[in-house]
Amino acid sequence: MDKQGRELVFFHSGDFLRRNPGVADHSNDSSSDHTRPIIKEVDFFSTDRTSELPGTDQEKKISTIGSSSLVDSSINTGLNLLTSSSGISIIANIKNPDNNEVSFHFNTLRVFCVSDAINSKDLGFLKQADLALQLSGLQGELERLHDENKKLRSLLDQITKSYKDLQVQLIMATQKQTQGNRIEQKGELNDTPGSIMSAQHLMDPRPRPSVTLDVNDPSISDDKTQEVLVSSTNTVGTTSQMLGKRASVEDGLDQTSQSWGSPKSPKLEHEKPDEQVPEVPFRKARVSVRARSDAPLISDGCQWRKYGQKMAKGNPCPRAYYRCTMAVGCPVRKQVQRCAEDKTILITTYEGNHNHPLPPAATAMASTTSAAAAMLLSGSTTSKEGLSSSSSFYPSFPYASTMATLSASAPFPTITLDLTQGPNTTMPFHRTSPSPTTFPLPLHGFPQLLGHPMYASPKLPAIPSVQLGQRHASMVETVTAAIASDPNFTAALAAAISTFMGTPRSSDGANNLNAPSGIPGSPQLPQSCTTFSTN
DNA sequence: CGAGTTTGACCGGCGC
DNA sequence: GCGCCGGTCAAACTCG
Repeated sequence: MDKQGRELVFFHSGDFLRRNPGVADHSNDSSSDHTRPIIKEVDFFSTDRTSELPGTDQEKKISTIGSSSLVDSSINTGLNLLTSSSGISIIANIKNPDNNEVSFHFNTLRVFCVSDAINSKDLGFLKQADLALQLSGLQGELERLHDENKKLRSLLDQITKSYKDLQVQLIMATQKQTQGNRIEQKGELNDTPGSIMSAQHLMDPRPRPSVTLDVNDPSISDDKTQEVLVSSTNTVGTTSQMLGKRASVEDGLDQTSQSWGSPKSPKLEHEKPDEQVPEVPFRKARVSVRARSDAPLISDGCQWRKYGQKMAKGNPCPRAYYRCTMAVGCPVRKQVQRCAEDKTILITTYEGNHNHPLPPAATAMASTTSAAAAMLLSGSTTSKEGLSSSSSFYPSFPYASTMATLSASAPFPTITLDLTQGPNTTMPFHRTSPSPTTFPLPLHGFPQLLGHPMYASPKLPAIPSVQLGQRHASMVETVTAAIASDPNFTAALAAAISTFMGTPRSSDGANNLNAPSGIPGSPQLPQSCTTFSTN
């Protein structure tokens, strides 16, 4: 029967009119069912009516309605369209219990009818009934979407809040770890407040009411801290920019005087050594990127203008000086020089902050370098020993045990991201951290990366902030595991790093340049592990 | 002609 | 004080 699904149509018009199609009813109302000698059904929305046969899977859905299998779904769509006993049934298949995917089937609007109810008099009602049914269906769907939207919004809020909490906890945990190591090594307790402040200023150069944060103190307002961190990610650019802004502030907002190698800067350092000491590494930190490349420049997404070239002592290759030209007055500069020992290695050293929005590629680079800078600065000391023993300095760094060395070569501490190492570590960030509590390099200073939609992990668990405040250690473990296990994050991170190696373009500086011969055109992370090597 | 590059001069820090 | 060195400036030059 129901061939072509058309014969059905109606019914008992009077009965239909007495009932509100939008009102839920029960299909398993046997008392009403048995009054219908013949039940037919029509699918008003289905495009394939030939499949609408009694006893099919959809018919079984009807039978399940009465058993509340859908009603008991963990996802409440706010849809209450189960109206079958009246002869109308709108089915919303809400949840697939196996994979938790939510699917909706609103095209299955069934109308049970009494077969002998149709006569010509009712044809006018038929159209109205059709429209009414569609309207009610649409209203129901609208309601459902609205409810779903609310749920998603709530979920988003929760995730956002959790993310903010994670930022705070991550940074503070890193700081605390760093401080602990430093104190153990050097016993320089005087160093602590300045360093903590450094980390905070790293995240947000603005003045803030809360000077210190204790990760173990749940009483600290998450909201405040979150606000700080969020605003930091909302500033134009990245951590490195904030670094530079911080420097600019301390230089009297004279960005042009912010010079990484300028002789003026060391003068400032010497003028007020007591006051400036905690800030010096901050302003002077450099990030050097070593990469194998035949091109004169590596791609970092920014536009650069060469303003000088010098022959550096001990290196037959000249050193070129570039400044960013993406915006007037941008103080960011970089040096480019080939390694004396291996001329295939290009050493690019960055310092300064961009005072303008960055393209994604530039952001990736800036994020990475700023992360390195943050790492350097968060662990910087005034002594060479403190910097050189980074394996103890960053005991959790996956590669620290082999190659973690920071350079404090005077007068500017420099961290080198060595992208030239190890052919067997093509995708180092896909490695599993040896310890569940370890932080791969990028996490030390990548809140902006984590905050970036590209890096947002859909699998990141939403962790209530209460738990965060109480047990940040377990949170760290959880988050680390989640992030480390998330292929989206690792892939995105690898992609960001891989932007270091672009394809060659002209010498306008904005450009993707030749990928190193070792990684021809590879979209992956450059043939390396990101390591720290002596500069 | 404007933007970018080249290159020698210049400056300041630092070591001897 | 002098010279070395790293970094910057700016005029000349090149290129599209």
